[in-house]
Amino acid sequence: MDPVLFGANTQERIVAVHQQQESAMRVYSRTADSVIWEDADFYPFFFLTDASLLAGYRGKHWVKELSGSNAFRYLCAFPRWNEMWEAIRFLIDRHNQTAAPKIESYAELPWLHVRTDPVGQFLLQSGRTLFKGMAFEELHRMQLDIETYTGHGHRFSNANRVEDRIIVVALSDNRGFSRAIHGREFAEKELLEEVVRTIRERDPDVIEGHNIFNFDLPYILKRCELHGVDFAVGRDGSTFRSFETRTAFADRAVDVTSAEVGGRHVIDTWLLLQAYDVSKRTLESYGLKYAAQHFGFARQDRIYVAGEKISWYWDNEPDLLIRYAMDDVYETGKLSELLSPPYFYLSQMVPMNFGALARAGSAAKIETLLLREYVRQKQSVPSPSRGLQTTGGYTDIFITGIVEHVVDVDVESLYPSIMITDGIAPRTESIGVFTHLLTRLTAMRLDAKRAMKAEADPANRAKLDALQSSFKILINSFYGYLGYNRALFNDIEQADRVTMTGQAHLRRLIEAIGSRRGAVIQVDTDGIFFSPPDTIRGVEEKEEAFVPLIARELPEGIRLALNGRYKAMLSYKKKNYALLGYDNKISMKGSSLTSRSLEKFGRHFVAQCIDALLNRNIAALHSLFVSLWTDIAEHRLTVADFARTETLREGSLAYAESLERGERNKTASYEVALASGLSWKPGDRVSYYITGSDASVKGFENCKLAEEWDPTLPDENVAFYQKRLQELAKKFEVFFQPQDFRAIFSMDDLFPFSPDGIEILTVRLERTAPAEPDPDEPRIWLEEPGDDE
DNA sequence: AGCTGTGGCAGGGAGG
DNA sequence: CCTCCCTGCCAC
Repeated sequence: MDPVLFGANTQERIVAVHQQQESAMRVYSRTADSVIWEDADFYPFFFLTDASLLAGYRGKHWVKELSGSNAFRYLCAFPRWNEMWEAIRFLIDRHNQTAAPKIESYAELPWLHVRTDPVGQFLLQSGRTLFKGMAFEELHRMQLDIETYTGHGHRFSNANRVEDRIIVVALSDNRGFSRAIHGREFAEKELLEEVVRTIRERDPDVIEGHNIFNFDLPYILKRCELHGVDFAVGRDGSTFRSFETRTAFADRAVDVTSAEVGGRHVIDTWLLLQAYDVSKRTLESYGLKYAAQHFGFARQDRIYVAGEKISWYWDNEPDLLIRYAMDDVYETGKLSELLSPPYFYLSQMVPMNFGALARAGSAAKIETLLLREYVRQKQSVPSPSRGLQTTGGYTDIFITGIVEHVVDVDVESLYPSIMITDGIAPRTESIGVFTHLLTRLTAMRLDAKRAMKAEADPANRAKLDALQSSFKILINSFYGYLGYNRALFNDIEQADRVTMTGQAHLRRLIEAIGSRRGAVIQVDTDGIFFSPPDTIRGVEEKEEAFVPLIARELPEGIRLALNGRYKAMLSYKKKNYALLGYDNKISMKGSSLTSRSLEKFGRHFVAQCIDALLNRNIAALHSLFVSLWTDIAEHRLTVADFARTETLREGSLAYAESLERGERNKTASYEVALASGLSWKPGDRVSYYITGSDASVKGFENCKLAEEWDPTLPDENVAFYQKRLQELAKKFEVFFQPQDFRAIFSMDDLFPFSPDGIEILTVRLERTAPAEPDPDEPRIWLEEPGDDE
């Protein structure tokens, strides 16, 4: 096993590490038949740029000068945690007492670098990792879910609503145990104590829940506090330690009240689900019930209870409510089985504990791997450099309209491959760990994938799949790490080198396709949609053989793969298109076609129009438009159809302040949330609709919560929604001659609508780069000359 | 304390 | 009308 990747101490099976007090550390190791704990033997430390900063510090400490020429050249170690905190306080007082405003956080000191998470630092320094050599199935995982009694409906679950009480705690584990502890048998205080007893008796390694961090755990802890119950479910009898954290998922950040407990790991499947969706982008919601349906493990007889009906069920049908809670824990277990194994296997490599790994961002994972090796080799560590990346992926569009017989090729792992073949690494990374890790991870991933394909046993296959996807998580983060402003080992110039090289590869491929009489439709970063030369178009074997032909333009180590073949493609704009498969399935991509913030009627309308276009059914376009127009006019749509659902990314305070400073304008979604008097937190979603009678009303002055809509007195703004429909129809303007477009998308039925003679335009857009079209060449891909604006 | 990147489109509001 | 700017959402 590679020690750089897996750490030292390769035999030891550590189950968990826990910080017990400020100064104590417990390590829980597993023996053959039981779980034992032992004290840890290690020294807390931080890095300094200059050892003289600590001159005059009286407490016991050791200073080690590190090799290399990076910024942090000294490692200062201390006998206990308390002594390290004391030294940090000394540094702040001594070197910043005159600075105004006074520095309150050591994170702001450029000459000090300290990882203050004791567990993380222990793993980092000791070179140990968790669950070494274990299979996921060997984990003892327990699922938990609570139901609360509110007496009346509630919209946002709120752990601080102390007047609500817990009526059901459902528990299950992967060893056949399941039990509902509920308020028909216990008063709440006794109920909570029974939960503590049960968890300690079962003694699971992992506690799992869906949104357990932001709901179940804070709620339980709050109620325990009220009753004076010590929720001491830790292996050493300790209780939960909670702390606010922010987790970033692509472009949105989620605030989470994380919690840890001694000797166990907490896994929140709600977070895992969002991490999963960052790359997949297929989920409509992050709810447990939706996910269970989506992944296909919802039981046939599963009980569904709407959130606001829970109290009613408790009063009238308690057994059903209990079954509902048990169904929840069952689905939580299944969801975790699906999503958490890659993180479990990562915990055997990365010096973070399982629970922390499932919450951490990808840059943090890479950094701990680098840092562990730097500490082991006693090498100095660089400080982050600031900068802005100047380039990204290459995106372009060459043809709009409908193209028949389309091939999609993509460069496999474009950025990692470039980094490996060109040896791109941070210049400050002086001992070659970055490239070593990336190369080894890539090789191991390929091995795991190969082994998976050869494996017949489904259980082993699943394990290998989890293993290869844990490698993938890391591999894909190396490029992002380079450009991350707060990374110790960042290097913005090298990040630009990666993207520029990627752009060059793509342009070469585009040229290669064009010179062989193929027609490129759209390009995005590492993938190309094109129409193959007419001599091979639509013939599977020939199209497959075409791929290696153009791949010859790429350097050694950069591989091109056939990603898909399609019966037709509707190319709309950059990053916006729809595909019709040979199985007649349609998939749509792009914010202007599939955005979740589009009203439901709009999404449906766009999807139906695209279906009609791809199947060249012009008559259907017209009838879709006409029927929807009259449905709106006659109030035949319900609020679910025309409400808009948007995410509130800012809290109420941040929104108000932002308005105050004139940095943003009033927005309907926020105004509706404010007017309702509900409190919300960033990430909550709100549904609203537009009222009034004028199509040009200001949204923020004429909006109402979706739930306020009354079907007997529909007050939605008919003119506004009809205008919306027209705007949506405008998306399809580019596909028709102006007079045809007007005929299709209009209510004018002076003459009956006839699709005869209407053609769908396919337009080659004016381009200067990369390859100028030869005017003498026949434009084989053109179906209509079109008016190119 | 904890938070990978760039590129592109839509829609709304403010102001010319 | 139009342009600018901001936010939200999405592709990769």
